[in-house]
Amino acid sequence: MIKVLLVDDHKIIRDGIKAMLSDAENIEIVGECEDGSLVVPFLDKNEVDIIFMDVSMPKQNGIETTKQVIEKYPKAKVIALTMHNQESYITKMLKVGAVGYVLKNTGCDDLLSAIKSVNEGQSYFSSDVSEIMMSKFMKKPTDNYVNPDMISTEDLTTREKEIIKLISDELTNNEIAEKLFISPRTVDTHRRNLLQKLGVKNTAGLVKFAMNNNLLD
Amino acid sequence: MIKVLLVDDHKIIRDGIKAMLSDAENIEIVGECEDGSLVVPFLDKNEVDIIFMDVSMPKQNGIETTKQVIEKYPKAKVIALTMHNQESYITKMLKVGAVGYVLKNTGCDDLLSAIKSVNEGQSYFSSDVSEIMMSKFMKKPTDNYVNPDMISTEDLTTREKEIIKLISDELTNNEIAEKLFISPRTVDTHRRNLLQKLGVKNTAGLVKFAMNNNLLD
DNA sequence: CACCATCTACGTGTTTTCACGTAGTGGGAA
DNA sequence: TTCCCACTACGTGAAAACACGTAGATGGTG
Repeated sequence: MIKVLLVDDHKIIRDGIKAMLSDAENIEIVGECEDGSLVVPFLDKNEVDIIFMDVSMPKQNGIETTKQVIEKYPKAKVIALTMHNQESYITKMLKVGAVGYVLKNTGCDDLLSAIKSVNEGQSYFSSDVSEIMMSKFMKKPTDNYVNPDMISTEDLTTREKEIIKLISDELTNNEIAEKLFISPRTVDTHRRNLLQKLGVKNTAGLVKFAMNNNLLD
Repeated sequence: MIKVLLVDDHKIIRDGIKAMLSDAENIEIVGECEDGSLVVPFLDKNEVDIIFMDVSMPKQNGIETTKQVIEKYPKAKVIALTMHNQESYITKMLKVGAVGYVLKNTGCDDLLSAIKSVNEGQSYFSSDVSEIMMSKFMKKPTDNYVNPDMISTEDLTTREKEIIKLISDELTNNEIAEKLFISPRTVDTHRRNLLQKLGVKNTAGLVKFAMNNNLLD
């Protein structure tokens, strides 16, 4: 039996979810909270598997609440439940430890999927939410004006790639020299060529380039 | 009719996809490329709506290829297709302009969904991929009990975060000192404290930490 | 108050990096 | 064959980073 706690300041919402989950065999609503501040006290006295958490509540919002909950009960599974699909809300909830995010307009099936996924240790996001998050990673169409003098890994020789990797691995010129069976002076030359080629000032610039271009691992 | 181009160095994969898409009414495979370097030349001579792009290919990989494709044909829809579900690959492909990402073990239905979504201007990500990307935003549950000596940004003071950022920006101690109106010696002290605190050897280690913990931007 | 964390700063010395220049060798391309 | 590129290497010197220790000022906390 999966024990579910509902946290939302609107009774209608709580009742709606209860109705949707009432038919489910293995789900039990063990409690309701109409404000975030009531959640931790409730958890102190009751056993709960999954928490449906509204994000915006008058007294104490879902973000702060989730933070407190996860801090005290790291095993608690919090699913954010809201009508807001703004990216900032989503990010914040995930940052504080929510493992799921569904919108209030999702249907019964999605709600059950969410519970199932989360209960199995997975995370769950309704498709709208996924969409929004992904767009963060994507190159926006307007970004197509690319740097003409953009340097890529193609412009580096094999040896240079090898050396920039070892530099990023925190080795000194001497250590690199030893590893590659060449003179430290040679490593220095490569290093200076890299600085010049990539147009960076120092080791920090080299490491950033290496990371941005997957030269590590 | 949706015109599809397959880019993958393995013939088996290409044939597999062809077989899967053969029943679809409105989809036509207009060509195949066994290396990334052949894609742009192909696009120069053929009209293509959607490109299924393998990420790792021997000569020219999918990341570089996608970059070139989007640069020359901004309207092209690239769907990354790979067995790698490492976060770095996914991010890289999205950064260069891919609008979809499916794993090679996805079924026929998912493949059709991907084509449909992308063709309608949406983006598409198989569930595994969504999962991985989301985890980037989430406080990972594993972080709560693994690695007791794992250092996070929380362990750094405000000043230290400020300084590690400026170090990553390729500033020298002197430049940082000037910027923050403090003595270079103080910057040096902070720097040494950072090295000690983060357990890294030199600037390279500091920069890597800064990047991994989003201390830049 | 005493204690602790944070930010500040200096002394001294070594190691490493950065800068600028030069140059031989070997391999592949025009 | 000639020429260029990549890789190798050295000389010299300045700048920066790293190492280790010490310590005052301040502000918050038990």
